Amino acid sequence: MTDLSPPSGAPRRRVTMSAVGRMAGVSQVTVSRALSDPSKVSPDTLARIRRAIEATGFVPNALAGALASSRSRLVSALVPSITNIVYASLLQTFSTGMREAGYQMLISETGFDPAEEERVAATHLSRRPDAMLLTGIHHSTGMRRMLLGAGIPVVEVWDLTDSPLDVCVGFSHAEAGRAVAAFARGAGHERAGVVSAGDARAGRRRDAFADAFGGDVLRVDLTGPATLAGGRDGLARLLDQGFARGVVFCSSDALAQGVLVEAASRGLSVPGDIAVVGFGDQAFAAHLDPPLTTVRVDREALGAAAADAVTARLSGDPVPRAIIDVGFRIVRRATA
Amino acid sequence: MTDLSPPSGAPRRRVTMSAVGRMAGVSQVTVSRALSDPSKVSPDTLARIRRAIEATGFVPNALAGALASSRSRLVSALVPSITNIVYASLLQTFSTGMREAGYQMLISETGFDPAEEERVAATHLSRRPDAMLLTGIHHSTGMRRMLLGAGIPVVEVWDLTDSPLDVCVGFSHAEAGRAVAAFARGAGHERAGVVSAGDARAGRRRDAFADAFGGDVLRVDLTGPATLAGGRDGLARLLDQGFARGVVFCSSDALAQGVLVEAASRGLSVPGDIAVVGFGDQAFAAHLDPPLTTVRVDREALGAAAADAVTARLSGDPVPRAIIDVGFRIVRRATA
DNA sequence: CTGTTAGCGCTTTCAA
DNA sequence: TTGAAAGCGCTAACAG
Repeated sequence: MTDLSPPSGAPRRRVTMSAVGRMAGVSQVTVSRALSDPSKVSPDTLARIRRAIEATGFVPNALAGALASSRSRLVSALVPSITNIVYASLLQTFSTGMREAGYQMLISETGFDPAEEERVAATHLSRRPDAMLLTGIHHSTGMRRMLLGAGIPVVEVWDLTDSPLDVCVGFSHAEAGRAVAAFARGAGHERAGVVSAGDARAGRRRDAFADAFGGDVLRVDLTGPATLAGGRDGLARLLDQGFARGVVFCSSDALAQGVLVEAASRGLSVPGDIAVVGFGDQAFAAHLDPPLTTVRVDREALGAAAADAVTARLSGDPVPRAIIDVGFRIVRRATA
Repeated sequence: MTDLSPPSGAPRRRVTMSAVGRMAGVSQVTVSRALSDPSKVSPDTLARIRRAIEATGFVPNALAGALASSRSRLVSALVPSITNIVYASLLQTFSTGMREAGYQMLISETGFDPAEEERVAATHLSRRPDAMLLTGIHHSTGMRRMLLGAGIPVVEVWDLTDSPLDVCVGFSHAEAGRAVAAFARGAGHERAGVVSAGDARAGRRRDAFADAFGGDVLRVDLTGPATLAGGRDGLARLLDQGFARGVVFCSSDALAQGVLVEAASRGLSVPGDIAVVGFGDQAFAAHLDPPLTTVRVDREALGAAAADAVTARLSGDPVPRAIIDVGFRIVRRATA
């Protein structure tokens, strides 16, 4: 085992720009220039500096750089949960876009809790990120104040509002709920049930769905993350409540899959006895048996649009639109 | 829309410790002390400082703090993919542990590529993280050099080696493959197939399985991430190769689920015609129909153990063991 | 309990 | 094309 631990033996002196400069026979500033804009340094000097960097294994200190320039090249991202595929894939495309522009990501979870969001944001802001990505449009007032004080671009994603903090990229959850209701009515369903996880945006879809569908829509509200097990349980409870045939709108594909599994194990036919509509169009949805009808949101486009908006703000370009609606689409397959 | 964009109008001066001190009638250092160790400041002064902080909305500059103290309270984490539940849940528990110890996470993807890992590590190290988490045990020599130069604790997770860079938390993939082979033989299977995704560790499980199972084991190697669709395709290709009955070992539960779906849609009985063993014991595995037999790795324990090891190193405590085997367990359910 | 003095390792500005 | 000087906003000694 190679010992990498810190406080053992002589304090390993980190290589600085001055050391590199000394070795290359130039001053520290010249090294700095060689790194930030090689064209401002003579080819010969550049070569010597490069050699010195190679020889010493110099790694520039971005903390010092950020402090001096007051640009950290750091972007903060706050998501409810990193294990939820919805937010993970959003982070993936967003961070890919930001990395291409030379930014690194500081990532934290907020657990769907505005108070926690505020605490986490404070620690993130202390790192002086150049921009921040927030999930959702509901933030504590303390949070809004801090953001205002930070004076950095902020992008709110995964939802839409008329009054974003800065830029906002998402879609209307209420509209999505209504669209599913119209779709279900159009397919001739007279009865409906909803199984949803305990997440505010899912709740908005559920309410809009119930409202638009009319009649009495049975509801099962799950707590915690949306899982296959939750979906099985959800259908069971719907059935207990007297739900016999009709359409079940689930707040995620994982839940919908659970409904499918439970239906199969009870010998109920889909979509004959019960029809199912999911949400998210995850990779597996199209390959279930029967293939799942669901609501598709282009998460990749969403992350990319967020990255574009942020980089535009960062480079001072005017951002074309402050409110970007990426929309959604009902993908009709076989379960409804 | 509240304008948060940066270069508009007067340069919004950020509040500093000096400004807070001036307002509270003390020097800048006293403010620093009030923040880092309130007990070293008189109650009265503390109150005035707190008031000033509140009034100004002061957010300390951690970049300056880190530069001065050469401790960044930042931990770098490099994972192959953030959308893969395996790594996401690992990150979740690890970062929870680190946050409790006062550290923030710099997270990047390496895409299963050592060269990319090295590039990303270099940019991370420029932020002077206090520690680093790496996925896997295979790193480029450049990478090892950089790590050595950085002189920070490093934890390699999700695999095991006799010669870790520093600390290592994981389990033996080869042993897991052999264990599944023994299990399958014990269940009386004479023929076996393997469906695996293009990931080095999955490959090691596959090879060890094939080796230990003996006879000729049919293989389907998928490229890209492990998906349900890949599993369906995998079984189809196994069948095309003449596989008729026997056990199919999949490199992930998602793949196994695809095999299950494909089997059902072809009217093959499970485990009668084909038996299936997954890997990972994801949340849905127990709730599939039939419930999936799979290999369970305690990812939460893994992340927590990694966080414990790192915080121990960071606080100078001797780390009890440098190599921590969290093991695995075959969870026998109904598919095999 | 509080203040003074030195940096941390860079970028920026101004000169040469 | 290069360098000198002056910070960026904090922490770490050391005094008092």
